[in-house]
Amino acid sequence: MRPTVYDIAAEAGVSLATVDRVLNARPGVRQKTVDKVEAAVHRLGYVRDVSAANLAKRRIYPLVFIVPGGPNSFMRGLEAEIRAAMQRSAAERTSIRIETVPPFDPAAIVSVLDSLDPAEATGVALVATDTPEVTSAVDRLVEKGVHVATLVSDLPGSQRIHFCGIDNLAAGRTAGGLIGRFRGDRAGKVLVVAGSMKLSDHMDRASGFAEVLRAEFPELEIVGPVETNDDADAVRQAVTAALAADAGITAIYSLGAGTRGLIEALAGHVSRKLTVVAHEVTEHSRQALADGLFDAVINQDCGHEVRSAIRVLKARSDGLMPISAQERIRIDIFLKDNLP
Amino acid sequence: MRPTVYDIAAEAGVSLATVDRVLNARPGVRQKTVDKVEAAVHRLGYVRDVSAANLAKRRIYPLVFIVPGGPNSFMRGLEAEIRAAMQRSAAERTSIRIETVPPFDPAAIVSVLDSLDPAEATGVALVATDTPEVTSAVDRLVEKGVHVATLVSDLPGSQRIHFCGIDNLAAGRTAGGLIGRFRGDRAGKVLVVAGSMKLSDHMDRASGFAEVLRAEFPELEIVGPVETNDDADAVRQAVTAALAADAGITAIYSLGAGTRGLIEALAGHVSRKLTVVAHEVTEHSRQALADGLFDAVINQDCGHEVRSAIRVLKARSDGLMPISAQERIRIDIFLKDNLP
DNA sequence: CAATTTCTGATTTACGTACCTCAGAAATTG
DNA sequence: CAATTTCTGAGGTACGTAAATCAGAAATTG
Repeated sequence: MRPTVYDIAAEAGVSLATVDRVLNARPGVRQKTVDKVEAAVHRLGYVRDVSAANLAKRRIYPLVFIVPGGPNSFMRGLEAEIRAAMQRSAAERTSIRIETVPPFDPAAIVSVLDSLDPAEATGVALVATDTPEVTSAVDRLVEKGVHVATLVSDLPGSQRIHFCGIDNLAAGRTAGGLIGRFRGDRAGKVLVVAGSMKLSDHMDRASGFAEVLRAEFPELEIVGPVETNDDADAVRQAVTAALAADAGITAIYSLGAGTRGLIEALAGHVSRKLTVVAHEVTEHSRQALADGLFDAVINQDCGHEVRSAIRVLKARSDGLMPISAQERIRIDIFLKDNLP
Repeated sequence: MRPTVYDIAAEAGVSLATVDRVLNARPGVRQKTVDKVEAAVHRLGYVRDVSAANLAKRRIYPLVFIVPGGPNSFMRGLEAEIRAAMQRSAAERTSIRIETVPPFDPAAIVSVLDSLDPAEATGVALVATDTPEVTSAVDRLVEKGVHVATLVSDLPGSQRIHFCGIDNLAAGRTAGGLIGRFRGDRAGKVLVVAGSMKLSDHMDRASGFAEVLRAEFPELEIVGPVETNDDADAVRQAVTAALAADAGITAIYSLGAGTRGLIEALAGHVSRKLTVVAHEVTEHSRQALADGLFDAVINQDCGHEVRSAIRVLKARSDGLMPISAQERIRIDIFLKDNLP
């Protein structure tokens, strides 16, 4: 039978009220008494029954998710997962609000962050653009006592408590390893297509990719990265132009969104068999894999990311540490052979 | 404010006691009244507060894990994860017991299963060998009202409620896709090394692998599978012999355990550069990847599998359905470039 | 219609924690 | 030493649900 507050009181030789004051960090207890209680807690291995505590507190966790709007399939999928989590909010004691902001617009993120009141949000998860304004807005919010987690794209210099996303450096390295091995010593050029270097995830992928190519596959030369702001039309034009301009391009690494544009560009180039690795499983990329247009797609499970963000923000609001292994988001690699 | 049992009682025009009888499927309520209550539940969107219910019930979930013993690194890692879960059992209201059985011994599994009392185990998770005896022992246990989940290796014909593991057919297909693409149209033979065809996971991997090679890479011919019972020495001998006997072997797919033996065999064959794909990240395989001895390792996160098994068994004991997407175990692919 | 049997209502206690009040003890101050 | 101030104890109510008892109402049976 696990010990209760009553057992602690008896063990420490104090009253229930005092135990309560110590456990909930309420004032009015001498340090000596605090020590006695804490010793008893430790001796008996007491752990607070979170469900009973939440019941007594009538606790709900108000959370805010800030996600970019626009047609980006991945972000729309992310939003769908957040809505799915909202469906479960009764059971999970959460109250979730979604704030949509224009993509690639740091100012919009800042204005949402600054408008948040600690009373209406114990936790905030945001897809961040890595700019100084956003970093300091996050830090301001943390100062106010709100727990902040980054989602998908990190904000390394900030006070955020957790990053719910994949290791993008490793993702880029993986892409490099795959393309290098798929090319099998055949020299050539690799076109790298990115969304925006203002996004730390894109930055990291590009670095990781370059690093592996340099170290392991020196016969492959990088062209780019070209920036497209994740716009499908921009991607199509950029890829078409690059392929026309440089006949030495034998592979493409698309590390951002706008995958539809990439597919359209490839469809116009049946002549050359290119090795292609892209990111995120969507309707489009799935089809491209099945058709043999893409060789591999690197994916992050945004459902896992959303659930992880909720768990982490809830845990931190309770002053607990989450199970770190459970919160590690995996880098999924899909070939046409293992599409789910 | 979410509705409580009191609200349901008022809405249905019945007493609290009756609501309780209906919600907990206790006898002594006329069908007409049951309908009234259920209508009220539906109208108000009532969902039982699980924490409050568990508090009132003083519920703990006694669970049993059955895992093979022996030196297999993967299984030892699995056991470590179960022990980690035991550490959390106070917070998760579980009481976990581990039963170790000799590997590849269906009779031992059967005898453990038959010895289990529904009172001391609401749920059982087991690493199953796919034989008829085990299947019927599982079915007997399910008849007794115990929830059974398979772990790592499935028992497709049985009454188990869930399989906590990867899609091994897809894993085999993935291995095929990787080896095929790594070889890049160069013809040759692929040695397939398996543990035991009594394990459904090994069976599935072998089938998936063969399927992809046949369909996409007809220039590659399969040698084997050779069975080693996951014994490292047997693997070493089998691989050494096969490489000596057949100079046409250019790739190896090791779909079982005994990876140490594979590495030893490869160390003796520096002359030939082989494409090698194995399963499970362990100390050994991690080193082999880093050394360039292995090209890729397919992994399943046994921590996730254990946590998933616990969630599923708990949920089923409460008559709930788990979040299915959360319980899907991913096929992890590791290159030297993305080792965690 | 009386005698059952079957349902239903009203009420109570318990789970483990949070939070409140109030009285009184202990320590500190002047 | 008295007058404070600070600390502690005792006791209660609440959270939402489970589970039990017992009396009385309703339906069923002979």
